[in-house]
Amino acid sequence: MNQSDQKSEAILDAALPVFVRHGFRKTSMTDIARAAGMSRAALYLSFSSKEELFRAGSARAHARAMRKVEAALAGDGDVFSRIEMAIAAFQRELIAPFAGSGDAAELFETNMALSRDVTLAARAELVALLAQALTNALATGAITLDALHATPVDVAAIIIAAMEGIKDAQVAGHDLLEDTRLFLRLLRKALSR
Amino acid sequence: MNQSDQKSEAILDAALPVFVRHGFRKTSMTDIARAAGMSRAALYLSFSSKEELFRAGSARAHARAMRKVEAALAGDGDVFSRIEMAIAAFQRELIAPFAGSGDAAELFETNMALSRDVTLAARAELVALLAQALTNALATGAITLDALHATPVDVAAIIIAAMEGIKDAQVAGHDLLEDTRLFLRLLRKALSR
DNA sequence: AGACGGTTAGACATTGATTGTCCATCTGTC
DNA sequence: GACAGATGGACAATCAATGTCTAACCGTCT
Repeated sequence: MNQSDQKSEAILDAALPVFVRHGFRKTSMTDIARAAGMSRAALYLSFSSKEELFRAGSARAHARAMRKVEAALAGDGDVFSRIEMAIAAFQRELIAPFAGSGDAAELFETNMALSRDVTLAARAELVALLAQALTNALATGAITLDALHATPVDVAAIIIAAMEGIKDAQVAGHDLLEDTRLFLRLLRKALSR
Repeated sequence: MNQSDQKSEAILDAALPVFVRHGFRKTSMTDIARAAGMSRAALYLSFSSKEELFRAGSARAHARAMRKVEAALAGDGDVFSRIEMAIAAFQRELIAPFAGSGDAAELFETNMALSRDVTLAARAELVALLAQALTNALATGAITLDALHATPVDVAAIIIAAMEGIKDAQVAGHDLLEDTRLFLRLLRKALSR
């Protein structure tokens, strides 16, 4: 990692809590520069706009999240617990940091407006990874999809769709972890032979 | 309390957490109107400016605080515990609500800029009330000021000054309650015969 | 029904803040 | 001394917020 990347990382580290505190719109480049301990001019040396800075932060968070997800799926335990770990990792990296923010909804919205590509790509990769794990489990007979008339990809897509719905409900006051665990119990039951 | 006052009260109740969350500058009348569940136009029917709204909130908080302070000083216990209760009440009403805000310093600053009169009047009244309590305690022989060469008013003023300093330190990361209690132990020791 | 007070969304000019750019200047390193 | 990077300040352009106003709306009263 070169010096310029290190600086960018430090800026993103400093910017995250500011965005969490005030949301995207109410966060100014002056705020971020102050939090990063540099001048506004120096900030523009690393990121040419507030939008680009946000996109970089989103991209980094998604990349991190996917690394954690891959590690979780490569871990120990049965399919279900590995999927649970993977989803927990995904949420920990991409949702939990904003859970406490009064502007969580605005931030997710901004993310979809500015980083739609990265976000959708990560979601697609997550589906693919879960589908792969399910396919493996199917091959070893650990699960069955007979009663569901569905492919592993279908099931993986449903899991992610449910996660999205639970995320949105959380913005409206629901408990992310609790709802997630309930859904995974449901999943375990549905896929058991 | 007439209908218009009730509305104003509701607005101030709604506005407080918004100010706490975003500070004075980053809070817009639109934010407050939304929090109060009304249109911006209706908000201006009750308060003719953001500054006036803030002043009204400050005035209400100070009035409330002084009522609690008077009640505390009229309560049971020795002078010290009554003073402790009074100061605790003052802090609970006027400082604690902002303790969690990242913009606490800006809010206190804004308060001094917009509501200096009310703030100083409340502080002066607090000094007078404490001085009165000390004078009574002096008359009953519960405390002595001989070694201090000071009047009750002097001592009351020092107490308030210390409270102010402790408040500012709290903004810088200190613990308000802990520091306050330490100071009051110190006071008890210094005034005992 | 009509008059009424209170509310609303929206438009509006004005002011103020933010953005992104630029430059002269400074600082530490080679 | 040359160099790269950082700084504060200035800048025009854009955007947001303030405070004001109006036409329309709604429930209440008569």
